[in-house]
Amino acid sequence: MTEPAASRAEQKERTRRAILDAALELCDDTPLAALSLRQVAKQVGIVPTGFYRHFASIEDLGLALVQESLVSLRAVLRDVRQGGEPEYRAIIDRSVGVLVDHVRGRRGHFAFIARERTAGPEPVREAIADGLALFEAELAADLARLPGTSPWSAADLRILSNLIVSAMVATAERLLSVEPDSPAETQIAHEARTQLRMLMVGATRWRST
Amino acid sequence: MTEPAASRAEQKERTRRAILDAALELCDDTPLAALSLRQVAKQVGIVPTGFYRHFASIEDLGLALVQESLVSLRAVLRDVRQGGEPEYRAIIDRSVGVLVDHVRGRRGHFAFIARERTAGPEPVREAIADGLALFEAELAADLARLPGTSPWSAADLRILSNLIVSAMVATAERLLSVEPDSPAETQIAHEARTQLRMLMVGATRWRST
DNA sequence: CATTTCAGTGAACACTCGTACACCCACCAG
DNA sequence: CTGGTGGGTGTACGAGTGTTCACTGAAATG
Repeated sequence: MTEPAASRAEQKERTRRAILDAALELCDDTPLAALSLRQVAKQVGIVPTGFYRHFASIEDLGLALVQESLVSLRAVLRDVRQGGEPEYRAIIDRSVGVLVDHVRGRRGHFAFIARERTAGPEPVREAIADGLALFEAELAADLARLPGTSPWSAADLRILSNLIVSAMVATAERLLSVEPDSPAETQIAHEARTQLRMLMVGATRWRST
Repeated sequence: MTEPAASRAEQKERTRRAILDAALELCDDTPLAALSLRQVAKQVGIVPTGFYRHFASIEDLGLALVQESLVSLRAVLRDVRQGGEPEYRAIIDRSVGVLVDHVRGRRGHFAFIARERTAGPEPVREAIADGLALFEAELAADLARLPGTSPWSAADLRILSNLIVSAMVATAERLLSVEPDSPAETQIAHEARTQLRMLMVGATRWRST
């Protein structure tokens, strides 16, 4: 069916991808825990038992989806970083823009994280929490490099990062609930920028005790 | 089994409560969508078909649980309000204390909201979103009554409220992930107070454009 | 007292579920 | 060319699912 020979390993990888994609699609309006191996298999076009050649269980599949989705998350930070403006306003505008773009482009991944972060099986929740904690730590490190953060203690920087990450998660969730490219999306982006600015006004006036 | 006569209506209400409680308990580590009518019935001690005398479906049960849980949510705002201190610091300390107490006392309800807010069936998600929006609006009204908010536009007050609610939801989620009365819980409460203070420093310096 | 109402019962239905097992046969290494 | 590896198949199983229907018997009604 596929043009060239398709070596064994290639074909296996292809099927694995199909399973991941199918699961993400089926998960779109249902939590992972309510997903059945047979549904996934049917969607992929393989027989139920074939599933086991790739994953030991649905939960295993979930962990693989987490890893994939966390890559999309990290890409946000990466893209934010590759703009070197030292100006708060510019950084904020850029960051929100990047977030909107990534949510648009990897809707499934962000929706998966948002859902399974609270509703997933324990190992899945843990993996997502770890990913977000890493994100938070890196954000704190970035903030420490910014001008004007010298009076901040390391602990306070972490607490601020936690707050910013929470706000970003909330923004991503709101973005997921509206149509891409809709006026509502623009509105959410605008409000997110305002919120970050409010936060930064507070941050620049803050003095750690 | 129960001491007095137990009028028909009373007994029905009792069973209804048992169903709600059983569902909340079974939901503790699994989303509503992965809950089966038969599991609930077994836990309650009635036959599966008996379930239909009280709810038309699991989703219906979910909506009832949302209503109940939102009462617990509203109680937070009510208890915060019944302290008249006009001082930011005192208001913040009090608010976080109230939140911690309520999450401790109604763990199941808060966990249910946190989980189904993103993972529930569409009508359930919608009901929770409406409840949180109401909470946000009332918070904005409260903030408008506080001294020093005169330079704030109504829109900016709403945006600030949204940010505070997001932070509070995130705090509640963190509280749910640790033991009640543990050092970790104290730590989270401390960080939440700091975050609100950071926010308020920003808020008092803000000028709406 | 006769009648109606209705929460809870119990059997039966037509599914879907995860998983075990034996089986193919195209690929790749020897 | 040959033998083994391993994706993918097909069948079968026991367990669990939502929902139907006719039912019982005690409380409520009049």
